[in-house]
Amino acid sequence: MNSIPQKIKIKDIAEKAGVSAGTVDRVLHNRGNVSDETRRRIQSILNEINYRPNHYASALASKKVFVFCAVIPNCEPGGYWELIEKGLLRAEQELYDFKVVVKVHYFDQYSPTSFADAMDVVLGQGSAPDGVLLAPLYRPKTLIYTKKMEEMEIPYVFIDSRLEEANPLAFYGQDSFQSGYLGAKLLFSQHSDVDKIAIFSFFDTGQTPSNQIAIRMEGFKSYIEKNQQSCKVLRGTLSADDPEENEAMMKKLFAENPDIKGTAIFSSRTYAVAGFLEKYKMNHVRMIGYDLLEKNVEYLKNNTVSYLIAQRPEEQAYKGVKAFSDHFIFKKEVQQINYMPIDILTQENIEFYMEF
Amino acid sequence: MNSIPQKIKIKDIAEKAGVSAGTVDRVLHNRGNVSDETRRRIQSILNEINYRPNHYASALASKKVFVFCAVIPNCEPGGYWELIEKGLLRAEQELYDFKVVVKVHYFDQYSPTSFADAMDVVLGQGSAPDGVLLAPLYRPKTLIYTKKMEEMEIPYVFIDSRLEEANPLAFYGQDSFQSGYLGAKLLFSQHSDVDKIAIFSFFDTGQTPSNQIAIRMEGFKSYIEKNQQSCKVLRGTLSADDPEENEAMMKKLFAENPDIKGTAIFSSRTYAVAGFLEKYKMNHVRMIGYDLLEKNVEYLKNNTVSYLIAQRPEEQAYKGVKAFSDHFIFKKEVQQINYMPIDILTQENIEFYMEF
DNA sequence: ATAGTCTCTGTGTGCGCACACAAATATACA
DNA sequence: TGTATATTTGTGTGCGCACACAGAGACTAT
Repeated sequence: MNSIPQKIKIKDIAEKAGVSAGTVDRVLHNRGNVSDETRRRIQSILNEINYRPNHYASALASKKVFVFCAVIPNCEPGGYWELIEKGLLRAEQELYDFKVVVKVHYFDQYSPTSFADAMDVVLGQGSAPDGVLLAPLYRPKTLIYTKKMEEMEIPYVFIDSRLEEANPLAFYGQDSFQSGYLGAKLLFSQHSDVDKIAIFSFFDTGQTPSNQIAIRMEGFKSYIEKNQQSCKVLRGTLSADDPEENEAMMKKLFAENPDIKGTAIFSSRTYAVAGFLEKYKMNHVRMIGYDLLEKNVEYLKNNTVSYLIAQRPEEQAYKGVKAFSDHFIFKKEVQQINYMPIDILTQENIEFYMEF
Repeated sequence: MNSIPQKIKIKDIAEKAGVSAGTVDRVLHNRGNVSDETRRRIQSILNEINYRPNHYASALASKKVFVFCAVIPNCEPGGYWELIEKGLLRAEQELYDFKVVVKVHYFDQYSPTSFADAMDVVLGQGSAPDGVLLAPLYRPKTLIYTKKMEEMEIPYVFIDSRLEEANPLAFYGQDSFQSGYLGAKLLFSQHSDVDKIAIFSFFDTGQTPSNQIAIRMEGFKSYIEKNQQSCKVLRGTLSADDPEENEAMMKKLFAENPDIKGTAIFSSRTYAVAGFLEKYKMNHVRMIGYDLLEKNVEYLKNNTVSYLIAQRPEEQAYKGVKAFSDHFIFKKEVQQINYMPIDILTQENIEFYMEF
């Protein structure tokens, strides 16, 4: 009764094999210095019995300090990347006793060069990190560094979005196409006779659709082509640092097209457009936005935004770090592609997502 | 560089206080046998510095085996409670090295007596468990046992639903009222001119609304009263073990009311109604259902069900067990009321919830 | 004064493992 | 055969902690 299944220890294996614990330790960690014969003998015993090392004891005895670097855009307060950072810190806290350190390096979201600079710092320091977690915003630049990390044999984890060409230890993020597709469905879910909508983005049309937001837009358009061919889609481009210009642009757009009945923006800065709609009391325009930010939730609650689509950024980051610890410390298989649920948030359920 | 912040150990505290490690250990665990003076001295040092014990080393050294009992309805394959069980097992696995054992006891979902029997077994054995996790399906019976556990000083955790009158260590579940409310909103989200709907349930109308499903129904009705007063709501009662009778009942109901445009069922056995709609090709009836079961997902995918509302049962159970380990092993504060997110599932996002 | 009893405190061992080091054995070469 | 050198194996210590036990004082009763 109440007895725990008898744990097999290294010493047990040693006894079975007629060697000392030290030798078993050597084969377990591939430390070499073991004759072929004894290694085979120990291996066969290991295959036979179900030895499950006590990783806590292991961590306790080990002197190894793990350093994982995260390379992410600057976290403006209340913004998306702050949630990512929160997840990183939570993972670090949890792994504190395993001697895990997470170092966060920042770059300018709108400057590929600064991303490269950050990566150079991370990889170029005296001692290279044991793993790198990054958000591959820029395909070409990122590929340069993933290649470099593969040469250096440093595993890396993608969060947010992923690059087909790379081979990360793991990826945690949303299926951007599908989240865009769903956004369109929700936009049209109330009245399918919406015949003119506007969508907004923060980047130039000319840019290669290498990142999440561009792919979301593709998904969105794909839904419309399939189910709402007759609907006309207008596009507006927002500036990252000039709110007044943005307001003027939207004002003009909506004035020239009073028959716009719906709108969507695929970035976490949904509040930029929602704020405009609220200010000018455009209740007749139904809106879909992205990401669970305080500033967006406000507009969901007052019904400016009908639905928010969220992607659990904190969990992405947390799981990203955990992927490293699973790999290095707990010796678990890590699943490579991990799509996060595409959460649908409304006035009615938002409250219960706030602390998750 | 790469140095971990210096960890404070018991020995450090002992040195600071001018005593031995054993004495510090005594005050840390309230084991007594320490003079008031030294205890105060050590306490003040503890308050001053931020001592964070290494719980892994602690568990390694400790001989204590924790036994947590779970009392849940029988798990039929592919059913709701199987997901709960899955979460229990996952938690047990994860806590294996902390000498945690989770024992699952089952009762008949439709028999309060069998619930009482199970609880008697759990609490009446030679050695009482360290904690009990239960689903309080029956208010009166449950209250008898929560009182008993409080007398025995055995902490308990609620999952699924909760009782206001009890004082559990923690609760993990959905806000049933709100999930019902949201169900109604989604049912009417496409066309607000739906004027007749049918809702189904597995229990008698006479029963006190003590459990989740009844409260969901209240939330559902509340939405209608607020936003769809003109809509007529018909009710059908299903039998738990007579599918043919159910089919006949539904057949009659829909034949007599061909103008029914929507339907909902608040139990995880959504498939019981969805199967009927599919069989008789009643595509004109929009349906809302509950819970992420394989059998329900099928009907979501083929569009018989428009939305499924889910509540992460596996996570409820997992977190329920973790509440005990946080309390006993990691000495963390446990938040008492924990509402799970009310997930909205559609054809477009269901895929990404399947493995979560 | 001595033995007995309490209260309080220090010491030692082991949890399961990693890792440095010592020891034993095998191999080379003169 | 002996010595030097690899190769292989065993041993010991400590990670941070829990807990049993031994030991030191203080105090009482005889």
